[in-house]
Amino acid sequence: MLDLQFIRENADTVRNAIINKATGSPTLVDKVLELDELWRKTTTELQEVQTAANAEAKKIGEWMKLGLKDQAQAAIAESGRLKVALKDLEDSQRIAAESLENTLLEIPNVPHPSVPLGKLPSDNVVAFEHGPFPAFTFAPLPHWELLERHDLVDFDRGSKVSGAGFPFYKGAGARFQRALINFFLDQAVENGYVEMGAPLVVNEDSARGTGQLPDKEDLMYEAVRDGLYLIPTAEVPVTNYHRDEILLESDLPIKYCAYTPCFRREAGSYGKDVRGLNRLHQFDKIELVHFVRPEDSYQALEELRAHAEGLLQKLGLPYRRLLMCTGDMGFTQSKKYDLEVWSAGQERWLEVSSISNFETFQARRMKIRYRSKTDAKPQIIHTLNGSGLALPRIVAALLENNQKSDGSIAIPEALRSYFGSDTLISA
RNA sequence: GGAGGGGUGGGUGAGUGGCUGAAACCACAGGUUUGCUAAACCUGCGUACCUUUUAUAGGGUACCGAGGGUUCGAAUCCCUCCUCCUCCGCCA
Repeated sequence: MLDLQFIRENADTVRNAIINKATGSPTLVDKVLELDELWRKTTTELQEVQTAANAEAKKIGEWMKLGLKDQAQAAIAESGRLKVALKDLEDSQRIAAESLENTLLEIPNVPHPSVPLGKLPSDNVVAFEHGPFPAFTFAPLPHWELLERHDLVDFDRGSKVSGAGFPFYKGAGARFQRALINFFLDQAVENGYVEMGAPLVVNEDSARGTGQLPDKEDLMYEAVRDGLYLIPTAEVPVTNYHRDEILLESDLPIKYCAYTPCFRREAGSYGKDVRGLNRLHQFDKIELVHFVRPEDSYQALEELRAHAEGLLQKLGLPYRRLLMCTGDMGFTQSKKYDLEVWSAGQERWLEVSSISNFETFQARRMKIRYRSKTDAKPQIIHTLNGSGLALPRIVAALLENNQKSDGSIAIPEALRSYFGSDTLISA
């Protein structure tokens, strides 16, 4: 959510943001300005009547005490009239406030000036590529064939038990996941993150806080009876951890890491994109979250990116970094990088991390502020997050890139102590 | 799931219908004093919003877990919900 005053003073900037992000109509800005004016007018009127009513009530109290019954009775009658007016004004004000709020929620974050303009994925800028790319003397297999050969993941029984996109990891496959989780968490802690174990379901306020609601409810599984949502990422519970809080400047930056399963409905996908581990309804991810002072957030974005890239480098995975264009970056972000690993068996890039600065967009919804020495009032903080990393596609890339002609799969140096072996073989 | 008791400002904690946006203490910030540290004393210190011929300023409104109600007037009374604690039940 953007600051109302910012929209008042920078209406064109916001209109451009809507156009560039291709998320709605720029007339939303005019709607906000109109509703804002209405709301302020109504608020002022309401407060004037409240002032009168308060004064009246106070007089009544004093007269009663002095025994001036007649005067008190007259004032009570006057109070009754004010009360009726008050009721109407309260209703108008509430309606105006709700419309304003709902319209504000439809306005996307403003992209940072360094974000390239564009509408399509092809407009994203490949900012960096990191090898080495694996060389093969044979045709490398896609990971789903390797998984089947070594009996590491059971998709069919997952489908039977839960549905497509809910695989069982089995034997060495399950252990491999666990090794990755521990490796990622340990790296994050080494980089100064505090490890969190987070709830896997959140309430509606939390889903709204990070921007899943409104509009993206179709992405989340919902426990309707209890009004809870299964988390699509640990970002949701971990960022909401500080919702409605005023933090101390001396506590910043705050950095958390959390491993959680993630649940995504992702309706409407099919074909090669969802083959094997490429896209699942449930997957494991380690998420990194920062709470920082506004002046530090772009430095924090680069730090976060470096932490995620460091993991890929330690795993020896070839990857590239994309700077997402305005049209492909999402509603809530002001700047976003994607990291994609090269998948030799499929000969394609797979997104394994998304690293974003939200500036105040999430924090304003969540009312996360901090008290600084220089400002009299609490300031809205900046939030950022990034995957470090999402597991399934990492598993896919590791299997495909490290497969040998004899069908075995080499485990990267960095993972060996976690996995307990240098080769991944049949369970 | 059953019974009972709580939720007040950064913290502890007073406050059972008007004198309470809220005592007191702690913490924090500024100042005075003392040779440093410490202590003592003084002052300040919630948030959001509206508004004022734009202000490190004034005026106003709302907020004492959330929402509704009673009343001229609610932190205070009533209802619903959330949450915490104690006991019982169930349970990994």
